[in-house]
Amino acid sequence: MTTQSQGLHTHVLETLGLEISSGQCPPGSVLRTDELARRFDVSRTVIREVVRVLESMHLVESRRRVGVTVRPAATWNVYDPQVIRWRLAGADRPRQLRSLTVLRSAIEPVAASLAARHATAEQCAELTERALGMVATSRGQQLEGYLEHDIAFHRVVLNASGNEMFARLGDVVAEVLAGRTHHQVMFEDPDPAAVTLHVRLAEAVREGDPEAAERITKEIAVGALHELDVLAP
Amino acid sequence: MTTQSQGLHTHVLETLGLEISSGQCPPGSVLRTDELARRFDVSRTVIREVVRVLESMHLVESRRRVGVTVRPAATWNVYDPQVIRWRLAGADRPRQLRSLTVLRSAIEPVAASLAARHATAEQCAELTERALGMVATSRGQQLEGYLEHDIAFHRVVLNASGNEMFARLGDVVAEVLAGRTHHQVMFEDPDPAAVTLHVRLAEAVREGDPEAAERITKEIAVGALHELDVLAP
DNA sequence: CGAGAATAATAAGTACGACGTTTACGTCAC
DNA sequence: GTGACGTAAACGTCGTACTTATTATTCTCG
Repeated sequence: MTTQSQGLHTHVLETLGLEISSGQCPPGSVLRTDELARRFDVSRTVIREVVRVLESMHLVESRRRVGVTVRPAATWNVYDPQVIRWRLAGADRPRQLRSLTVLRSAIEPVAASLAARHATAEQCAELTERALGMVATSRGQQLEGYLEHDIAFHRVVLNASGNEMFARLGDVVAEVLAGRTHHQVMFEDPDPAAVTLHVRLAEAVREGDPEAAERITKEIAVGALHELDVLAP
Repeated sequence: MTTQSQGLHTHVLETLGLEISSGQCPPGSVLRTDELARRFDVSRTVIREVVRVLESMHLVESRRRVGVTVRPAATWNVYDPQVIRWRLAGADRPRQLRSLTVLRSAIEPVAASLAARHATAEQCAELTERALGMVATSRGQQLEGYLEHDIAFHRVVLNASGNEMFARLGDVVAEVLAGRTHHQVMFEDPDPAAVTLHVRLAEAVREGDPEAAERITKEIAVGALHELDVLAP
């Protein structure tokens, strides 16, 4: 159902990554390469490549004579979009969603402020377009369309900041927004206040007002955090 | 000299990663696995494992019948500490250092504010200890000692924030600080004002004053940014 | 002469078996 | 009890053979 015909490697990686980051294999537990090879019915070659990738994400550690041991969660590369996706699909999605939203609340106001200074005319245009798209899809259960515009909107802001580290957080934000829409039961339409704030943010960026952009983005973040508090304990 | 007896895999990965992220292999250029195997005089197995890791960092893309192509820098996982290290060792270290410092200036004030709320007594104690350590090593060319305390200080703040995403930025901050000390010519002792601010930040956290902690951390960040402007064009 | 289909060539993907190397762990002597 | 020592278990590396997807070429037919 997930990723099948795309290669054995991908399939094994996805399965193992999910199992580990969901806590199914607790830290300290050991996996043996040829056990895994038997379990997935693939050669040890494939398993070794997967283990090397998991090792590069600091999810596991491979030592001679002992095996592949799962590392404690505190060492994981939680900025790796793949790890984020695995964790959002796992058990403690709420906690994860909260961490990521707090991260957003720190980054995006600064990014918006920078965007108000550096955004190109093209970026301003897309921003406005996306904000209007959000308005258009904010009523009548068009959640998927709304999500698409929302993701694109925040991606443009991050890109327009001109800071590469911010720009690369676009994927993270996309995962968060998608996770919120898909996993959290969203029976209702988006908060109208949030929609308005996005429109105003597009304006602030277009008019080159960093302070306003920062302030409005903070409000958006507060709204997102509040939404989490309401919907999740 | 670098990483040698730690395994062929590590050596090849380090070399290739550095070459790619330093722009030596421009985006779009293709590498062939058995060419690489000949070049490094290792088996194709080792090369394949390395390629899989580089692929997971989005540095390269491997396609059948075409080879391993280097991806554009915009897709790289720039939050991977290994990638950060490679890029800081490469040509555009100044640009990279600036991006990372801006990132810090967004994250750390919020983290400090949270730390002032959540820090344990133990964390407060270590914070104070590290601040005193910075004072003690701030004069007389004890740059290495100062660096150690500085890294530990910021790591404690990030950990004490209670947010896992912030906590995991400790490695990034460590790389930035180490890069600043080692690569940038630091003939002089650290800025006394910065040292004082660290002491005051430790106090603010201990006294549970989020606003002060946030404000002081912002000042530290401004100082770091200013330092970059002075030392690098 | 051109468009599309059959075919060949290429490089990665996978498998398997062998051997090397490190290292935890048990054994034995003292 | 403590130390040296040997052993076996696991990963690390290698070479080779085979499979598969994809591109490039060639061939055929209109």
